[in-house]
Amino acid sequence: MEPRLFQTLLEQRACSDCVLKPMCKPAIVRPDELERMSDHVLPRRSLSAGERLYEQGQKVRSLFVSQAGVFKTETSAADGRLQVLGFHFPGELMGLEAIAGMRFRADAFALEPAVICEIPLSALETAASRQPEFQHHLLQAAGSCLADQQEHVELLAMRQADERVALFLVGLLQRAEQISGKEEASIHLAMGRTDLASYLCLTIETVSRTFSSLRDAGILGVQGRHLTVLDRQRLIAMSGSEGAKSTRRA
Amino acid sequence: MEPRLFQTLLEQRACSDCVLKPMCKPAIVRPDELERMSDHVLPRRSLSAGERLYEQGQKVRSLFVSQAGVFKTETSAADGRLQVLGFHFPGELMGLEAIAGMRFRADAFALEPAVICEIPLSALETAASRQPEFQHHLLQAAGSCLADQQEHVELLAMRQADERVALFLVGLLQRAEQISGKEEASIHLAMGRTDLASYLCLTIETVSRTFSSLRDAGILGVQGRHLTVLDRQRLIAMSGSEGAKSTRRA
DNA sequence: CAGCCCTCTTGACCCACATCATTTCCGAAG
DNA sequence: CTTCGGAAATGATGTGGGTCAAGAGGGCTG
Repeated sequence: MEPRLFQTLLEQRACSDCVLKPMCKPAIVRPDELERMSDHVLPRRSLSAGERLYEQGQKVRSLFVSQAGVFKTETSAADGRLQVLGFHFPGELMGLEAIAGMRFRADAFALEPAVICEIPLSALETAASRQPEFQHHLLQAAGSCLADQQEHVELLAMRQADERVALFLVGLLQRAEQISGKEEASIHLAMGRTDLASYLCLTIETVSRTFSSLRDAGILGVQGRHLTVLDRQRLIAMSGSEGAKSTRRA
Repeated sequence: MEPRLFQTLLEQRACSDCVLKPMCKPAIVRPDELERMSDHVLPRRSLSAGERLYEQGQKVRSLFVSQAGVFKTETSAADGRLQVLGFHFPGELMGLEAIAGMRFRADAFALEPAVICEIPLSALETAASRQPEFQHHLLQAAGSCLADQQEHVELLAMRQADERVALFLVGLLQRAEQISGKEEASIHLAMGRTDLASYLCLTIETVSRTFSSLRDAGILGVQGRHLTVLDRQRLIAMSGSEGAKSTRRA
């Protein structure tokens, strides 16, 4: 991330100024409610790459929305095995899965220099009861988290390693295009091979080999974390997904 | 399920009568709000085993809570592969993952004769804005769905087949004990081996062999869908879970 | 620039589980 | 009771990807 943009984000104060407002789901509220809410939102915090946002087992007081920078959430099992549960892009709500037990179920780490918006639970519930529209969007946000998780399960259920990798890349591509609005050909991976492998339930060797075979097949350009999509159609075909969200039963 | 209890459930009219009220999360509201709500809840519907509750792609108008009977949700991929995403026990909210796109992302089937409570989205949102406490519980329910999904991902991430099976069984056992309040030794599987295998991302042969090896090890009694836990400790140990929700980092 | 460390890649081998093929079990229907 | 059909169990065989073991880059620091 360029330092200029980074600095810009740090200087923001109110939700109404937020560059991400259009896609920051909790922020879709009436302008006046927005201003009132920004009083409750704690000052934005910036994190450096690798820094921890919250810890597994810690009591939940706030939810978080990334303003800049990708995060990962990761559980550590009893035997010490780590498992990456998800990646969280700017504008996405983090921590909702914790509110049932009031404790975070995973650690959250910034994968790159990041800016985070902290929303106290109390502020969230107050705003939701004052403002039905906000409540609606909050519920939508919850639903969309749930849908993401389901997609992850579907991804894991796809048997072949290359299908999983392809599906993941197509997902990244679509997210990037949704933001930029135009067709993208390059992907920057915010996460290393280790996190990627854990997320896909593969080993780093398998991920690496899959990238290599995609490169050899002329589908993907691979330079470390920078990928170039050379044959979009074949990548989508490999992923086994219906390409876009088009063909669905009515 | 015994016919007597089944009939009892069918005869209920209002949410305030509901035997499952204590654990039916959307129903935890003030008594007066409860009565008002039961006017909006559509008449309970009974389904026979195998009947479909809703269909993938169908527009969402209501969410559902099972009053009796276990359900499964299942997606069919483009190539026809089926994938069981979850099992839903009485008292659990179904359909929340659909509200982001306003279309169901999976089919839902009753696995046994069932009674379902249908809650129109409009009623849900009205009740939530009138009643902050209800809104809170709705959010809790969403969080708990999310937590369940995360647990499923963690289960799939466990490498060995026997760990997955053991973890699944421990989960069933704990759910059963949570309801009955006492320690249980027998498990009745509402689902067949095929659905179980799909849910665990294994083949039915592997599931079957795992059951057999658990039986041979003296850990489990297996008579079709009726299981008996003979060595609780070893089953928990195999599952790799921390046993109960005990040892967690503060 | 060298030296170091860390991430990524590539290769050789092997095992857990998928796959294919029967056989057994059990409940429903006659 | 016998017959039938679908579900489950068991056995034999194959393979995708895990595991172990070296390299190969590439970005730091001194």
